[in-house]
Amino acid sequence: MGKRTTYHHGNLRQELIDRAAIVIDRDGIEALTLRGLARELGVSHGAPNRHFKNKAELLAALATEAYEQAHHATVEAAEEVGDNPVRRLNAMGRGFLNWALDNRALFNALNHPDIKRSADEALLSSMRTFQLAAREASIAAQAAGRHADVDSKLLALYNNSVPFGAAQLIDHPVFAAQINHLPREEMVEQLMELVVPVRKQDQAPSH
Amino acid sequence: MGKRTTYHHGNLRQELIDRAAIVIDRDGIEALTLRGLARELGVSHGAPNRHFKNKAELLAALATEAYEQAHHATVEAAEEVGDNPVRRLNAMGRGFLNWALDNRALFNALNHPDIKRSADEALLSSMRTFQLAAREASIAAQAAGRHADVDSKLLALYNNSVPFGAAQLIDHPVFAAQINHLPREEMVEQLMELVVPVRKQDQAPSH
DNA sequence: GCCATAATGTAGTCCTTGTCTACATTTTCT
DNA sequence: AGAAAATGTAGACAAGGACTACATTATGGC
Repeated sequence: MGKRTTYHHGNLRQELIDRAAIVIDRDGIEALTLRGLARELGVSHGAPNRHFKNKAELLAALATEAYEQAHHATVEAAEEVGDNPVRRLNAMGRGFLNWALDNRALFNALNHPDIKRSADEALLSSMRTFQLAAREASIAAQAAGRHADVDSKLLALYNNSVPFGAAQLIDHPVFAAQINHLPREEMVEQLMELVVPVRKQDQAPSH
Repeated sequence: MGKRTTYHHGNLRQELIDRAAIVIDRDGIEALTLRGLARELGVSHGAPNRHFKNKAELLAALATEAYEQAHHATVEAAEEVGDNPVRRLNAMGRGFLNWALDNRALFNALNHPDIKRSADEALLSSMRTFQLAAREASIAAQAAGRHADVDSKLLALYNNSVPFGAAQLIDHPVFAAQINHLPREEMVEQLMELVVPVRKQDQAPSH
C-alpha cells in the first residue's frame, strides 16, 4: 500500500476515485471516508482536499467516470452487432446491464440519490453523452419499425428502464434468489429479448 | 418544533422514521444525521439511540416501512381493477411506480445500496412479502397466457425492472427532461402498457 | 539553466457526528 | 405502592470533514 519515495504522489486524483470504488464494494458507501482513502493510499489526511473540495465532489467524480464507462460499454456492445438498429438497441441494453453487474460500485454511484445535488459540469456532460446515445439508439430502432406508434420519449424511457431496474434487482438479497439459477450472460440475453426481440426477426411488431 | 411538556416523547421511534424521510427529501441522504433528527424533534442527542442501535438500523427501519408501503400500494392498485390477472399485473406496476414517484425518500431507502448489509429480520420479512406479491402476480398473468413460453422467474424480473428503473430515471436531471411533457398519470399508464398491454386485449400476445 | 509561481502534500485545528456510559424520569406490571 | 422496564438526558471520546499555514516539488518564461 501507499509506500512511496517521492513527495508528490503522481496520480492521486485518479487513484482516489479508483480506491473509492473498491472501498464502496468492500465496505459500503456509508463507510467511504476521505481520511480512510488517504490512509489506504499512504498520503496525509488533507491530501484529498487538493483534488476534491469536499466529499460530494469525489462522489461526483466517481459518477462521472461511471457514466463514461457505461457509455463506452453500451457503444462498444452496439458496434459488435453491426448496423441493424434494432439489434443495436438490444445490444446496448445487454452491454449496459453486463457493465452494471460487473461494476457495482460505479453503478451505485451513478444511481446515488444525492448525485443530482452535487452535479458539476463534468458530470452533467457525461450524463448527457450517455443519455443521448441511448436516446438516439431508441429513435433509430423506432424508425426501423419497432413500436412505431409509441411516443418516442416514452419508448426511450422504457428501453432504459429495464437495464437500470434489472441491475438494481439482480443483486438484491431477496429478488436475486429467483434468478440466480441461470448463467448471467444467458439471463441478460433473455431479459433483453423481452424488451427488444431480435432472435426471430428484427422489425415486425408481432410474432 | 419539538417543544414538549412531558419527559417522554410518546412516539419517538415513528417520528424519527417520518422525519428521516423528510430530511432525505429536503437535504439528501448524506445530510441525514441522528443528532440532527434529535434536534428537529426536540429531544436530546442520545434519545434516538434508545430506538435504533445505530444509524444503519434507522435506515433499515426506513426501508422496512418503504417495502410495507410499496406492498400496500401495489396490492391496492391490483384490487381496483378486479380479477383479470393481466390487468392486475399491469395495475401493480402502475401502483408501484406512482407510489415511488410520490415517495422519493422511501423509494431511495428501498434502493439504498447499503441496505443489504444491515438487513434485519423485520426488513427481510417486508422484502419477502413485497417480492412474493410481485412474483405471484407475474405467475398468475403468465398462467392466463401472457408470455407463456418465457421462464417465469425471468419474466418476473422483467415485470419488476420497469417500474424500478423508471422510478430511478424519471426524476433524473438529464433523463427526465425527455418525458416531463406528459402528465404523470398518463406517462405511467403508457409505460406500463408497453410492459403489460391491457388496452386492446388482455391475453393475445400479438396485436 | 534559473527562478517565480502554481501545484501538490503535510500537520495542526476546530466543529460535528456516532456511539458509549452513568444517571434521571416515567410507565408498566404485579 | 413499589420494583422493574422503558425512555430520555448529559457528558465523554474517537473519528471524520473541512479549513489554515507551511513545506516540497513541478512548470514555464526568460
